[in-house]
Amino acid sequence: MMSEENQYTFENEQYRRTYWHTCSHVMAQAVKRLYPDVKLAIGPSIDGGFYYDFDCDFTFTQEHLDAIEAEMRKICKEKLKLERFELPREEAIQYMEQKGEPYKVELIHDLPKDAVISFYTQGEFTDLCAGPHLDSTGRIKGNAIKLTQCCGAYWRGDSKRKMLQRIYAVAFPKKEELDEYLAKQAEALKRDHNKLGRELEYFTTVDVIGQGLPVLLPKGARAIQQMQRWVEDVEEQHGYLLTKTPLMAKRELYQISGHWDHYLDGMFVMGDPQDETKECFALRPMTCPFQYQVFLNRQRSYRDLPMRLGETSTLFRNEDSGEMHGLIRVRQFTISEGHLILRPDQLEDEFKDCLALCKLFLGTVGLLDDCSFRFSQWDPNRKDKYEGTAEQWDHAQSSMERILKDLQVDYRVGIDEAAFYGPKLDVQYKNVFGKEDTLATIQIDMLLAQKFGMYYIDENGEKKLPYIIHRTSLGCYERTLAYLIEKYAGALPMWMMAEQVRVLPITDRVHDFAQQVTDRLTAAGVRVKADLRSEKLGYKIREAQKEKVPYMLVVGDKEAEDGSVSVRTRQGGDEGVMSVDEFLSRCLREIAEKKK
RNA sequence: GCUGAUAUAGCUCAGCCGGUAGAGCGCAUCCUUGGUAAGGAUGAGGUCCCCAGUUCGAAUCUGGGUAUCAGCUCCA
Repeated sequence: MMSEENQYTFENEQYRRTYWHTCSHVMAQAVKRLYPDVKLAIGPSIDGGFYYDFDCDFTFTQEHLDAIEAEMRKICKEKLKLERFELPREEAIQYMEQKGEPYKVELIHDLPKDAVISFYTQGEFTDLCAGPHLDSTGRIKGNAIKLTQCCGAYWRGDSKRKMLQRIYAVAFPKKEELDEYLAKQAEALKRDHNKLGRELEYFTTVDVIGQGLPVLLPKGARAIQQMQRWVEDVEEQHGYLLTKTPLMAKRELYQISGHWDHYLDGMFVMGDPQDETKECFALRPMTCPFQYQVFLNRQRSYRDLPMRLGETSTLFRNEDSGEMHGLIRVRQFTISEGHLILRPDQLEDEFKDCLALCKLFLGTVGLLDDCSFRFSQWDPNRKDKYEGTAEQWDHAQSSMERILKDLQVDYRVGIDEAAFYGPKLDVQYKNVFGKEDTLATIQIDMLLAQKFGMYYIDENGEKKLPYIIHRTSLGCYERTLAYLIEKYAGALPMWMMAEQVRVLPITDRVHDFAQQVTDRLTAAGVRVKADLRSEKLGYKIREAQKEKVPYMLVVGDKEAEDGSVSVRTRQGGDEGVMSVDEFLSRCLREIAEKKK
């Protein structure tokens, strides 16, 4: 409940949205003043600001944007009143036709027959708009508006239609708030894994290898290996059976699963997919049809269920060339894959454990708090995209909805986000640019068992179709690593670091001692290196610090004499002198806790 | 895939009006043995993304590719 007095503050989302929406009208007005031939499309508020889409025969450059921003400030100073009026449908269409705004005409055409068609006027400018709006452009702080970027966007989000130019912007009630926002934004971008991950040598890409095929460098490979081992071990404790299945298969397998019909464009195919007379292989875009063969290996009893299959699984997806992004969107990646084959009565308990595992993993690495949940459903109007009948979908979705309610999962619904075989609970995460991707997923599938002839014999000796849960727990390792790099600004939790400790001898008189310390820690399972270069201590510390090495052990004559080390952490703290044993036990404790 | 921007040393970048390249960092060698975020000297390193075209002459101008980045679309 909002109290009366804070209803008109920026903290109130509705007010903020209204503020930004009015800003978008001011932007459109400024553009029309400067470039009258530009056609207007739409201009809503969004999570972090607002945008407006324009159609024009020239490209907006920085100079254009500066001019538009200046004109917007002028419009705010003019304190133009915003006035609403309505028109009947035909008049509304005529009005926008007269103004030469074809996109607005189309929008009105597509409104429901009984819709109220409203307009807002400010000064010489009028826009089709449902509102609401501020009462005057004078309420907007002109010097706290910033046009942030300009890029292409399809008219009505349809890739078959014209690409317009979208100008994104932010605005605040105070200049200081804008400055603060821009500073924060700049700070966030320093964490961009695609930059930082390369600088810190977690990964690289090579033109001749190809787009979306990152090379994991030793640091990145080690971090992922540590996560994989841990996930495999914990999943074993949760009753998962480890499998290792082939990375490719013949066309026939994908024809059974439905991938050939629904996903051929996304697969790397070897051979001519149309030529049925020749063998044709494809790299696997998902693990399901492979892992099902484990279940199918012999006849199964209800006593075998639930059968939980887990695999560290590498997948290949032929993404379009513009889709690749660092480690977040790639063409080859490895996920903590799992398929659970269940009796219907086991669905809820197993779903619950899948979610618990997922939360355990994401919580431990520190990403869970920033995750959100999306209940991804099918779109009944796009039946060609999905397998199965409406009844089957209703059944699967209502089962999932009931489970999510029981588990009190705070989710939002995503229509037309389902897999072709069933609904999903997607665990979503936003990167430093605010772009959201799926980190982990739990899916209910009541269709594929039948396609593969996966039956079990129930207690009455009858053949029954199982339900299947498709799930990941930590999700895609490359993507998780990317988010970890951004979350920790490269300073990953110690247990994943390729180099956990670096020994820094002050003079080469103590090289032997430094080597002894290194050997001692190595023997105890710590990943440690000695920096034996003839550089000054300050220089060695600076480098270790930049590389985010968790612990630096400074050793000089004093330490060599009494077998101690002077401990420094990457947080910049001097932890004082302690014996090698004392440091070692502290170190091992921290690694075992798997916590930063 | 679409729109736009960008592409110069290992990295970050400079290079005006067309006259075939420069800095800082890093790297190598030597000097320095220094106590908690940069010691000094010297040196090596470039097919200026690729292919055409204009020109006496192209890193620079034009056209066509390719790759990277942002956004859009897509993401089983």
